[in-house]
Amino acid sequence: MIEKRQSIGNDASSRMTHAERTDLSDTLMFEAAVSLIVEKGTEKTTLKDVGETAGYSRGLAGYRFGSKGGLFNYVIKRIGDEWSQELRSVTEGKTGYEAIAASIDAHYQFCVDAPITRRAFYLLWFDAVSTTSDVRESMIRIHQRRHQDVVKWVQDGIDDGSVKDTVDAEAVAQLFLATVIGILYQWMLQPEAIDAVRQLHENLKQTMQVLLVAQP
Amino acid sequence: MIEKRQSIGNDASSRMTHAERTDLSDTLMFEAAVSLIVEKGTEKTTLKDVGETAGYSRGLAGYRFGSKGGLFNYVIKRIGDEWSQELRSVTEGKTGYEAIAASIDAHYQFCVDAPITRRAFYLLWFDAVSTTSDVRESMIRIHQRRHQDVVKWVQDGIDDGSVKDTVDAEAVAQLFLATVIGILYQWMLQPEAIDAVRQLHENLKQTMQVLLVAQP
DNA sequence: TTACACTTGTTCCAAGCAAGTAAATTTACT
DNA sequence: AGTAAATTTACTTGCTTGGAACAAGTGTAA
Repeated sequence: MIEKRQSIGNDASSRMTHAERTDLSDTLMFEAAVSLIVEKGTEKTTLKDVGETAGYSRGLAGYRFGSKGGLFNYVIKRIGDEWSQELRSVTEGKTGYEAIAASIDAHYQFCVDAPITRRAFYLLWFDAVSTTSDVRESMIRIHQRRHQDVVKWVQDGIDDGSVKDTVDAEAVAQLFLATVIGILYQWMLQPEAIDAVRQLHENLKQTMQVLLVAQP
Repeated sequence: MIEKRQSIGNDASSRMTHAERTDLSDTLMFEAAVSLIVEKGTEKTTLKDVGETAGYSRGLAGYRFGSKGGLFNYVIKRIGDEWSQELRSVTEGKTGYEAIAASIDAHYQFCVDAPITRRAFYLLWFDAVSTTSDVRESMIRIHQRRHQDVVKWVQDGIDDGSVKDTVDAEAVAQLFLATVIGILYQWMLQPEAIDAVRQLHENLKQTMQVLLVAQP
C-alpha cells in the first residue's frame, strides 16, 4: 500500500521559485504514478490517486498532464531517457556481439533487480499496443532509437571485423529486439519464473553469437 | 464505425430455447466486442457499447459476463480455442523444423490477412500484462499450452533424427515463443510496417533452422 | 498587478449492482 | 394427452459510485 505524503510544506518548502515548485510536484507525482502503476496496474491507477499520493489535491495530476494518457506519456519519457543513458553507458565503446551481450546482461540484471521504474515502464510499454494516444507514438520512437543503436553495434562490428560481413545488420537488429521484447513479456506475465528469464537471456546470447560471429 | 444491430427479433427469433437464446446473444456480443476492441482499443470499449452494438440493452454484457474482465476473458477463451485448432491443423503430422516453419508461415499469413478476431486477441494478449484479473491467468495457461506444443515438435524432431540431438528442446521452444511474441508486438504497434514483419518471420525461420538442423 | 501553481466545484459517463419485466420451462390438474 | 399456474431463466431499467476532464476559483511568486 502506498501512503499519502503528509504535506509538501515541510521545512524549506516555502520560498520556492515557480520552476522549483513544478519540478518538485512533477517528481512527486512521477514517483506516485510509478508506485501506483506497479501496485494496481495502469487501468486502476487514477489521476486522483496520483495527485493525492504525491501529497497534493485530487486535481493536480489532471491539471498538469492534461489526461491520463498525458501522465503516462510523461512517465514513459522520463524513464525512457534514464534507460537510454544506462544502456548507452553499458555498451560504451563496445561493438558487435560484445555490445549485444553487454546489453543482454544489463537487461537480465534489470529483471533480477526489478527496479520499480523499470516495471512501470514495461507495463506502459505493453499498454501502448492497445491505445491510440501519444503514448503509442512515444513508444514507436523509443523502439526506433533502440533499433538504430543495435544496427550501429552490428555495423561497427562488421567494420572492425568482429562480425561476419555476410550479416544483415538491419535484420539481426530487428530479430534481436523482437526477442528481447518477447522475453520481457514473459517476465512481466510471470515475474516469479526468473529462472526461465535467465535461461532466455542466455539462449539469446548464444543465438546472437551464432548469428554474428564467424565460426572457426 | 460499428452499427447497432436493429433487432434480434427478425423472423425465427421467437420460440427459441433458452440455450439457443444465450448462445445467440453470446455470439452477437462476442462479435460486437471484437469489433469494438479493434476499433477503439480495450480501454474505450464499454460494456454498454457491447450490449447495444449486439442489439441488446446497455446492461446485458455486464449481466452476462459479470465485468469487463469477464467479457475479455470470454473473448480470449473463444478466440484462443479457435486459434489452437488452426495451429494444430497447420502443423499436423509435422515435426522439428518443419513444424516450426509451418507455424511461422501460418503466423505471418495471419498478420497479412489480419482477421479481426486475431487482432482483438493480440490486443487482449498484451493487455493481460497489466491486469491482475482472470485474463492474466487465462493468458498464462494459453502460453503454457503453446510452449508444450513447441517442445513436442522439437522433441519429435530429435527422435526422428531431423533435429540435432544436442538441442535443448525447452530452451529453443522458449526462445522461439519469445521471438514470436516480440514480432507480434512489433506488428501490433506498427501494422503498416508489414514488410518488417515479413522479414522478421523469414529471419526467425532461418535462425530456427540454424539452431535445429544439423549442419553439413 | 500580472502570471503562474495549485485547488475546488461541476458535468458527463462507465461500471456494477439491484430490482424489475418478459419469455421459456416445469409442474399440477383435468 | 392438453392447458393453466408456478417457477425458472433471459434480459432490461433504475440507481449508486467513482473517475476523467474542464472551468472557475484561491493563493503564491514574478
